[in-house]
Amino acid sequence: MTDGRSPVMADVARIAGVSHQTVSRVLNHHPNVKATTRDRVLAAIEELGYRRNLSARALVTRRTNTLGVVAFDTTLYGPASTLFGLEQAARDAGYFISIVSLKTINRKTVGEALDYLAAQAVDGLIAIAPQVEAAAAVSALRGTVPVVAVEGGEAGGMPVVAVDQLRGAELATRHLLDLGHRTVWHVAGPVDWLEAEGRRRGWRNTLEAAGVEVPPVVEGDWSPRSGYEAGRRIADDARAGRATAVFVSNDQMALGLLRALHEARIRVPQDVSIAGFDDIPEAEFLTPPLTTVRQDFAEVGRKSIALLLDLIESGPGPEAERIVVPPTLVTRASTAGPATT
Amino acid sequence: MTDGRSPVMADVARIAGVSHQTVSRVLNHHPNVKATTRDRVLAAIEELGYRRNLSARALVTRRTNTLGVVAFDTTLYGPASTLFGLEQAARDAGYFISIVSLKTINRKTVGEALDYLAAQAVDGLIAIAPQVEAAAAVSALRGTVPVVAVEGGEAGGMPVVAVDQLRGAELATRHLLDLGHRTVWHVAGPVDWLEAEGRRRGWRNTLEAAGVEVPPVVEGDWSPRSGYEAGRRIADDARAGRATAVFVSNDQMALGLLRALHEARIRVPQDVSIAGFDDIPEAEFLTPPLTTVRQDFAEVGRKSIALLLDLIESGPGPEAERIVVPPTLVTRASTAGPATT
DNA sequence: ACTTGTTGTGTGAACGTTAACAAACGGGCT
DNA sequence: AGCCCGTTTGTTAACGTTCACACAACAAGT
Repeated sequence: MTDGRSPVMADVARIAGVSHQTVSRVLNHHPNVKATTRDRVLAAIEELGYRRNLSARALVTRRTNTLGVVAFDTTLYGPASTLFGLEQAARDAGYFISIVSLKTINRKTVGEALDYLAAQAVDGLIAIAPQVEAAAAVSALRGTVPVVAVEGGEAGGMPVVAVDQLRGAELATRHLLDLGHRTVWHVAGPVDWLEAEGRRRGWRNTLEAAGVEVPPVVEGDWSPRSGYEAGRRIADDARAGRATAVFVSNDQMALGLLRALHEARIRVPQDVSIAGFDDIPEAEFLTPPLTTVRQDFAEVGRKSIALLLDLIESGPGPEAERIVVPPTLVTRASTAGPATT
Repeated sequence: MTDGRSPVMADVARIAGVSHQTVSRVLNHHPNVKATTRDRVLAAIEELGYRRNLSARALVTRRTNTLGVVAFDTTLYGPASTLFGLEQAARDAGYFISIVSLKTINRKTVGEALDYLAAQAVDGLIAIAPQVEAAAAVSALRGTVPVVAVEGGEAGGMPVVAVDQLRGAELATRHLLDLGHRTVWHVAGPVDWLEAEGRRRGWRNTLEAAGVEVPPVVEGDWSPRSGYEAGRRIADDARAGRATAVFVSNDQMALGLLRALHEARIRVPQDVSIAGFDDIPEAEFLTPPLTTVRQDFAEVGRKSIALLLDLIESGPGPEAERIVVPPTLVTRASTAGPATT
């Protein structure tokens, strides 16, 4: 600071009266350093305000202490929360994180993202790869560097940490059936999203297990607008009493659907019950408050980092691990028993 | 790949029949390289799949090509969008980004975050520092490394890129007055947030300029819940006809407020008009669709990165720059003229 | 007294790049 | 021819760590 350059190990060594190697040992918590020496070194470090140069370190250790994250549309509540959880967990573990968030997912953009992270020589990679396509693209990279997929389905036998989408969908659907509804309709997410697919399967399985009719699926794209459009499509069936309960694949679409039903003068939950997925902060304050499935994104973040670090330390296990985080059902006013006609 | 290590410059040089320095020159687009030589080098790079080692490069250039970002609660729509914009802009400019997102902001956590980024020797720093406290903490670091604040108020004379909060608040308040409301109430964000303060000032200024009465401010914490509570507090005044228009400092609180008014059987916009701030994707599909102020977060991201890179390249200008991005009013069904009694 | 092992420390040599300088080459001038 | 100057290339030395090894000091066993 005072003199031109920032201090280096040799400066610390000189002040502490030891060799640079001893300083290195102190910094790396090597056991064989005498306590008094260690103290002198630490004092010198303190005095100079010394910080070790990570580039030099990375050069020789071939480890950058950086993890790469490929994410998609991080303004959505789910991905944003996952990212937040990942960042916290990585920092706690002493790793840096480098993020690429993509606007659109296809082989080209994912390929570029991986290139970008490869250029940084990340020690490991987390792919928030909720789309079939993306998961495949990431899977192709495996071998070069350890990869963990978040919400990644079973694509390509990668290690995966994911919320149990099937279970979540089952919770919501079961809940609606238990309230007495003859069947449950479904507004799904985009076909190429793994989470959408999981929720759709969980919903269908539950209906089939209960031996009830499976209504046609209405498909959306996660946006409130698409939920709104789905609502207009479902309105007629609701008025005719064919649709009395709807499980919507995320809360944003559920919000749009609520709007459409309101416009159609269909009451929730008296005429139609609605359940969503995600438990966004707004869910509790919609009209009516939304029954939904809550995901523990922070836990997903922690588990992902833990798994990735394990992969980095000890190499890949014999079997690609699949860690599942259980979701919980949050019951609110948007679901009730069907009207007794 | 095939042999143990990944290729280095010397390998490329050998294949191309030149010295490693020439390879370096090609990589750095040095002008004085013969075209044929350049082609041979590029071919060798291609053949080996060579990537340059950024740690080694950073070691000698003292530049990491990494920008640090300190953010706060990146699951909120605003910060998440800003982050997204920053990331895109940085990548386009050939920089990496390292993020720290904090759960709570105070001198300690911000200090730790800055330490963390300093350890990485970032070339520059972007602080999404929407709180007075945070802005101060970041400001203290200036001098070591170029810093740009996003939404940072005028704190400490730092260069700032921000949406014009005053103007946004003025647009919303003006709009409500123009509709014929006698005055406009306000649900504000937390006092220590600069954006909240800006919107509050813009609101107050507009009322005072119009020479109308300034109602008491109701304070929230950005959450839907606090908006809901604010709504319950305002309900009485609304019923009594004292409050016919409310400007809410963000859309999430507006959502909660809508819920509270609905419960109190107060109609929007017939009895009370509501305007929000942010234009979250949900705003259009609330009941009723929300009039709000839209911020161009992508633009803020681009401008911030541009300013920071400028600072890095050419050093600080004589004056701390302040770049302002204009917001726009989006008119929807939640605002209308007052009931004609 | 002599080995043997353990603990603490120092000495060089990497790691892979860029910076600084030097040198070879050629063309255009006196 | 001899000289100068710009272009192109090569050589050597950093950059600041960690790693591999050597070595000293000392304790404990034969």
